Amino acid sequence: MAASVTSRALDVLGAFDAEHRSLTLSELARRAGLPLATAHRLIGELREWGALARLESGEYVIGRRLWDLGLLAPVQSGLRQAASPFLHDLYGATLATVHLAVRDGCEVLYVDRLAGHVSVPVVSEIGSRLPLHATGVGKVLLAYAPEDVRAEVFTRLTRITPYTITQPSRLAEQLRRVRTDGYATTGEEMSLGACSVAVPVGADGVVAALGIVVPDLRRDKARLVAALQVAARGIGRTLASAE
Amino acid sequence: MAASVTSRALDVLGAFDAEHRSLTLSELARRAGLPLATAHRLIGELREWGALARLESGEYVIGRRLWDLGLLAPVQSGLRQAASPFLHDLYGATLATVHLAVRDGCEVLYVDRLAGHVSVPVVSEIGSRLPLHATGVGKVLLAYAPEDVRAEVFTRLTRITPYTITQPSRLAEQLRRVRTDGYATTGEEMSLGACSVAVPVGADGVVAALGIVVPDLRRDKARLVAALQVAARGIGRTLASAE
DNA sequence: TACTTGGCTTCCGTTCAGTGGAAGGGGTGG
DNA sequence: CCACCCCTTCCACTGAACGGAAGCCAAGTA
Repeated sequence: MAASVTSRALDVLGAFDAEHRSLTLSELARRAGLPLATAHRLIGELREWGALARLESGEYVIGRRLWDLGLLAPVQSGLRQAASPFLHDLYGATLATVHLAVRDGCEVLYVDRLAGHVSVPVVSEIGSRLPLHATGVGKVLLAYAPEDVRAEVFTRLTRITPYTITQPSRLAEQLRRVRTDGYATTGEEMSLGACSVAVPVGADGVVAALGIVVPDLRRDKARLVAALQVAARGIGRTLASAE
Repeated sequence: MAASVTSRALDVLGAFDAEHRSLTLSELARRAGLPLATAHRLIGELREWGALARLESGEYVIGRRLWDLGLLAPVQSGLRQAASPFLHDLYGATLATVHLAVRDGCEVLYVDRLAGHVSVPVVSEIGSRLPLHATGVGKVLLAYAPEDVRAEVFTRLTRITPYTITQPSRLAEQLRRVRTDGYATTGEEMSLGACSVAVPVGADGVVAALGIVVPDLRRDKARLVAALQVAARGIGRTLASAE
């Protein structure tokens, strides 16, 4: 329980997440599990360095310096760089929200994202994590994931919308079809009004998934799948040649 | 001189920059100005939390968790969000590398960037800072910057390529033309083989600059400027309606 | 105007976590 | 085999971090 200064400072930073981008001193202290005075002092130091900033409202937010630092992280930077132009092509061809994601443990981690003008209700953002079983990219990644991951995911198929697949047998069947068909689809399983298609990406082995989100899939699924596969192949080729 | 633990830990993080994305223990210690043993222990804690990660090579890099955190920083997030679709449109129309930048003191800060397949030699990345006088977006931002910033910049017009403008009178003349014409251009002033066009962005007052980089400007400057202005107006309108 | 409430800031004596020199381990190359 | 460099671990000393308490300030209430 006795926490080191460093870990306490990090806990302060860890108090921020996608739902809590700005916090007051007392919220920060509470979320970090620190006495007010201690949090106050730590925040002061973090702020001085630029890790935190303070809004006019008095709330604290992540500072620009951490933004800078974060961009230096090699989080799939090779993949992102290789994929970038193809994501734009894909957006150009479909005008849909485009996602590039990898599997991080038992979750989908969105590493790049490209939103169009008219956006269907999409919950993902770059850096956000979502369950593997309820998203298009997630199903693709799950279909090619090691056995233990799949087993783990199957134990808790949490329901998100009325259409979320929570029955292990149904999901297993879908994953089988993903492997034979080469693409995965979802229909309002993550958020109502949003359907998705996704395909695997990789030179040898699946390293990522590429997906798009559209309001409706019935109309031109074939065209979308084709566009996705062209982009995925392009990314795969770029990745392979980069080595 | 006596540094707090927190500031030391932050100094370790601060040892990373665009030129040093991965560092060995001893490099880190040296750059952070810490004894090896101390750095070692701090790094251990940072690593445990996920702020740092270790490559197979033994070098340390910024960890995924800091990447997550950095994305939460409100660095022009309103602007980026509003601009995002228009950047894609612009890319679609021009197939050139697209930049969205703001002025940060006496430098250009690139807040978004979108690279195409064939990339001219472009040095900018998201998060990078470049001089105001040698880039297209920089000239736009400079043209609408307060007097004191302009004065400051004019005192050191460092030469980067043989074509960089280092003569204050010439730059002043160009900025005047930017204000009358509504766009700025550069020709290999930042890196050889790269020309750029940029226009101001903003509902009232210039809040950012939008630019593209192309290998050659002589051919269809007029078309590119038109495309830029359409996008810039779109962003401006989105920003205005968001308030 | 006086009182309460709630969040923020400062103070300071105690104490325990952080310190860093030194010694040990492991790989490379001469 | 030794020399060199880099990483890791140890541990006795000490000064930096701690946090309860008191003081502030602003907004709401009587």
